[in-house]
Amino acid sequence: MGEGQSMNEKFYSLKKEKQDKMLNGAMQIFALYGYRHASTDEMVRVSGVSKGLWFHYFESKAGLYAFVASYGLKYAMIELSMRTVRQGADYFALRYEVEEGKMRMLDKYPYLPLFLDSIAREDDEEVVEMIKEPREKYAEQLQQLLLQADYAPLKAHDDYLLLIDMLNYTLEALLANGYRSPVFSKERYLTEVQKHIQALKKLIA
Amino acid sequence: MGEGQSMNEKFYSLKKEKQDKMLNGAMQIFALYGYRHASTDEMVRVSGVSKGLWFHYFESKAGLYAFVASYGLKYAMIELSMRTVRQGADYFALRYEVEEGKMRMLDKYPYLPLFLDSIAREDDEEVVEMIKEPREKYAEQLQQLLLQADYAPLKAHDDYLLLIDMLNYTLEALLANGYRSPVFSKERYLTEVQKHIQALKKLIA
Amino acid sequence: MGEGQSMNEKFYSLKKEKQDKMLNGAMQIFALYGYRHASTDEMVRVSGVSKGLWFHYFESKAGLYAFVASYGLKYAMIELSMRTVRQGADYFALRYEVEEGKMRMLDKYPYLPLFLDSIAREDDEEVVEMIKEPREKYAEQLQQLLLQADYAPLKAHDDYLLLIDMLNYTLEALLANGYRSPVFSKERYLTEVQKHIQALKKLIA
Amino acid sequence: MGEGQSMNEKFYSLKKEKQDKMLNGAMQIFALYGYRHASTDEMVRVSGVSKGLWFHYFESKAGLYAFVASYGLKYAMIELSMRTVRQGADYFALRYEVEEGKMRMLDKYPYLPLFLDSIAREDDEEVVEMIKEPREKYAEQLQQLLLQADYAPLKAHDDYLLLIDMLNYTLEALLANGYRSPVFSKERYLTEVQKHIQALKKLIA
DNA sequence: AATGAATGAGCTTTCATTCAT
DNA sequence: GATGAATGAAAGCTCATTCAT
Repeated sequence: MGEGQSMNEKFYSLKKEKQDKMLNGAMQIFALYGYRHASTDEMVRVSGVSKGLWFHYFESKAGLYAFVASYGLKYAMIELSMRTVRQGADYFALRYEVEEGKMRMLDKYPYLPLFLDSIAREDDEEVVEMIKEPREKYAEQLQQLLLQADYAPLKAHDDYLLLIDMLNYTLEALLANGYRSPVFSKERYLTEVQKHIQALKKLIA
Repeated sequence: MGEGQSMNEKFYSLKKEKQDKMLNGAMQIFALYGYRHASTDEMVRVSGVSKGLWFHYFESKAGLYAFVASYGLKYAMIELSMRTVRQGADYFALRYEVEEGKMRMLDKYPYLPLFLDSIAREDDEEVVEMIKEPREKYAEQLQQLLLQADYAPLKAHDDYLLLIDMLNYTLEALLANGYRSPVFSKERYLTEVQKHIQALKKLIA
Repeated sequence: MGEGQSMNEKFYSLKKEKQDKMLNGAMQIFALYGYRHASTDEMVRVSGVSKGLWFHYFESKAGLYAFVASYGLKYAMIELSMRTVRQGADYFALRYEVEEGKMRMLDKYPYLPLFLDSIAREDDEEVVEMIKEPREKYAEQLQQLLLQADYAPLKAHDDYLLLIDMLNYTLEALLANGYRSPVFSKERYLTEVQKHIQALKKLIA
Repeated sequence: MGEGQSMNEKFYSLKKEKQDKMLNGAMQIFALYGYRHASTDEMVRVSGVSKGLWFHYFESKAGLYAFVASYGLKYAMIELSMRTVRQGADYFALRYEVEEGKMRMLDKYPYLPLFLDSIAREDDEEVVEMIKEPREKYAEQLQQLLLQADYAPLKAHDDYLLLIDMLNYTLEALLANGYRSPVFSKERYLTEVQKHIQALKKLIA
């Protein structure tokens, strides 16, 4: 009655199917255009959910962004935490598994992987503060996961941190490329990822 | 097209100084926000050139985009063509020189390097067709230039094309990072570029 | 109207307590903001009664307004009729008693006095016709009541009708002032009323 | 260029005729419905000036309100200051002259008198602070003007302040009544004002 | 009876574009 | 050539009203 129940809880009491329609609509438009240029009308169009309802559950576009970003990041963290990583695994294998994990998200949230990258780049001052914490948590968890790997082979190279940078930039670019085609193909993406990872691994070994 | 004097020629009869004020204003806003989210009002603000004039020379925002993109690509091609490349140069040295060339553009058109990358990624259907040709020409010229290099050391690796991809993605990411700081520092950028290039080169050699 | 049971009767079969929660919510918001600017959401908030129920009993905001206005006016008329007025009472004493009567309503319907005045001023064409009849009836009953007074002292002044106008405008303004403070104080209001009435009475005597 | 010129100055460089069309449109709608419920669309309708232009000159509805309120209050103060008041004038004559002054404004700004009263009552927190100063200044000037009068006859009555209150409440109510008819009649209004003032004056003398 | 999810028209505000000067 | 006033469609958001449960 009145207070007592947060906006978010209200949203969670919707039918799961509708929740996901809305989440996917928001993720898609936010991922493609960023916070500022994402239009609620376009979310209405792709989700089939009326404009009024978006604002019934989320006070504002900024509030919606904060919620969906936080939701997506949490979902990704759960996905990450489901991989039981053997201490000392091969770095490149681990990195590939992370990408595999992203592909597993696609079934439920087709734009989530792209959205995650766009969150990382988001710098609109209206929302940047609201997503700071979950964004950092996700980055840290990803960091922790990769630190389980055996860095010995990498550390043989003075510049291994630069090489890791390069790999990260590359994978992000490959993902964005994948979304440029009419329909995202998991297989194609993972093949590309594997090829690039192996190319680098071979050099290092 | 059809009239006695094309839009472009009319624009070129403006004072060079004003031309550049407009070009820079457009490049900056287009580079930062992409075609769709770029606001003409913001170009007016940063350039100090009145709104009416923009539409006097360029019939629409799309026409403006096509012109500025084409102009920027041509300018970059001229810059590229001014490097007299010794056949058989080191690939990595050549790649670095290309980045140096971008830095030379900065004096006249501070946002041109960023704009070039944003053109490559632009996919708004309203303008994508209009910039197709110059965009491809630029890509091709860049390609031709780099083909002057001696690929022998690279070709020792089956995956050398993938490695080149990775380098390109990396340099693009570094450039975007550079623009994220309040003022773009040529020196810092070139240092970063050099470090990453050398890291890769060492692996290959 | 036409159906077996009128809207109103349905409403009256609710628990008295809930009826009053709704009536008070509506009176408060209508009194404070007028018909047009009154928001149903705000009534939901202050009353704690769900949105659907409001429209279950009252087909529209206009219907609700008509009902609550009519209800409030009737309630006020009953309150008025409970004063057994001695024929030939002092006009000013009678006028004061009317205000005392309003204060008695406050216990059950805290915003009713303010609402009554706002009804008198309401001119939104969507509802003005619907409340015409009860509004006039109330005005007339009030008129009748005051006509019981001994007008002889007043009639010594040619302009006594104008003086009565002035008193009415004044009392209405004092009431509105009373509602502007965080909590309406009956005592303070009646003191103010008394002071103004006496000031006028002294002049006339 | 750019800054240097305030919004207001921009507005003042419009043709006087158009300025007044906009001022009158805003005054009318604000006066009739108050800040909150006044709709810019309605101003567009009554003024014939396009929606975009309102926001070209006034950053927001609140900014518009602040400007128009301030403008109206200033205009009224100039009108007030044009009356050269003989020290020791009859209070009631002076009070009447003030109302005459309001009627003189009607030619240029038909809703200004009503707007002035609505400004005095405005309590929307979004604008109340913005109009605080001019509102107080106007009240004070009006006060100063009336203090020129000879209060001796009034002061014979202990309660003369209450009587002045009553007169003020009355005149405000009469003005509002005047605006309720389809067309405001200066003559009728001033006649009513005169009658009420005289009624009170006679009592006091 | 009772709830609150759902809708779309309407509101304030922005923005590409036109036009008079 | 140059300005910026002027426009209306569309954006984010509110609100009376409907409807499934």
